[in-house]
Amino acid sequence: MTRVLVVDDEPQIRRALSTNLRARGYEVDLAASGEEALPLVADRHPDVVVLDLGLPGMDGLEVVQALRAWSRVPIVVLSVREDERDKVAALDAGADDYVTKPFGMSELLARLRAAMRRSAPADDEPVVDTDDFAVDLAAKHVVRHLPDGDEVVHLTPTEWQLLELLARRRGRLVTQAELLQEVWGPGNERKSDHLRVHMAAIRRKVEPDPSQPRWLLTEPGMGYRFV
Amino acid sequence: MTRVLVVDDEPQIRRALSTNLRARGYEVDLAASGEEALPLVADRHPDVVVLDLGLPGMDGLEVVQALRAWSRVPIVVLSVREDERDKVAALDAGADDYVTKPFGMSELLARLRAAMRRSAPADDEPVVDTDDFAVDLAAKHVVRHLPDGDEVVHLTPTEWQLLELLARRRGRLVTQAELLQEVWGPGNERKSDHLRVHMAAIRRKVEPDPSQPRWLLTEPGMGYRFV
DNA sequence: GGCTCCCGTCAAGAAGTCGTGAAGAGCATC
DNA sequence: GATGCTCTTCACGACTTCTTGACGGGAGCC
Repeated sequence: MTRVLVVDDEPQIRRALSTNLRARGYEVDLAASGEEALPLVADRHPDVVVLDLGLPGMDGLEVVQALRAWSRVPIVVLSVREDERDKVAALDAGADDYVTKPFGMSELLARLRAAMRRSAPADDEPVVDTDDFAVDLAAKHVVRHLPDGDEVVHLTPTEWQLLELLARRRGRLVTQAELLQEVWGPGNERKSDHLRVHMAAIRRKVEPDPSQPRWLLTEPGMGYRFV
Repeated sequence: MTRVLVVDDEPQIRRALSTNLRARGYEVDLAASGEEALPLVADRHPDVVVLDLGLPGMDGLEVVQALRAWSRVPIVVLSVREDERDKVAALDAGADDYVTKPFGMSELLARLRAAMRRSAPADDEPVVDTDDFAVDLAAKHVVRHLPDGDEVVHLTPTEWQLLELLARRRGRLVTQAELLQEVWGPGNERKSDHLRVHMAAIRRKVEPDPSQPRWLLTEPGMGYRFV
């Protein structure tokens, strides 16, 4: 769930933004001042902050500076001020975008998406771990768990493609036709000889007892399954 | 040196932007169309792209899409179009900001700074150290640890780009296609000859025994890995 | 038992990839 | 125009990977 913190002193703007954002599936926190907003960022860890520049008490610009002292959360500034100096000051203080009121809701939403997309953590890092070995899909390598510590296993391109496919769909049966088509391209769905040879090679490298596979199971007549 | 690529079909806008940016110490490349711009991004690796939406031939939106297919360079879109749908389309295609003409130069510059600041690595470790050499990603140089003290190693631009990519993703396998695309631009994913030659050059300069690489490993058929 | 089908194993040759040296082109500088 | 640096391109041997065919075991069926 994506969380948005809206900071604005005008209740009707808060209400309008909150309604629109919730309707699009965002979770919304509201603050009426900078003093309210700062602890909310710390507690709720929003994915993006929408910040009105004209706040009573602590000014919007000060809020940006206070946030940037310790947080990298994307900040989209709203303001009625057209003056370029305000825009430059807010952006240079660390704001990510500056939208002038009145603004269209669809534009604001697009700018929020853009701000969040940029800050999105590069990649999730899926590692499929078993008692005997671990498949690191990001690093594209396999480590084998041995009594005397881990050991990196070298896989050939074909072996890796097969293991990756099975690991990504672990628990599910992957048919021979699917594997052949993914690895050897369309038109090779009949060459199950290849599959047997390469699956055997993978098992030799990662299974504790290759002749009695524990993780890479054969489903006769159908395909293979990684459990 | 910060490099900016300006893409606009109107010569006077190109001139105005170029003058202003150069006066502020940026290095500026110019393109009058999307077709000109794409290879320039591949060759020159700008830190940010300023892109006019109303281009003859290839439309600005198509340029955004084409760039985002392989590059994460920040894109600031310029446009006379006020229509919200244009803004939403450009931002959702992967643009980082959308500035409507006419615009103030100081605002544009602030938005460029904001776009570049966000894309800055902000990375954890700017120096990757091994027993035999250290790669300083911030200073962009390599020092080799020798028995009689350290020695600065001179790398050519291509060599540095390759080593930097591998160092930033150390431990992970980087495929040939990724390396070729990052360094030589899209469309060069098949020219693995280059890769072999330049990797050999890097190894000659940083590996203790280039014929038996200890840090820059080859994964046959897949790519390279910095461990 | 005999037969068929599917699978795992093995080995040898084919096919592809990598590292290396060297030659030449392109380009900036002097 | 000469020089030095860099990148590209090519050819070769060494090496890795893939393909292919043969063989044998086990399950199911007649």
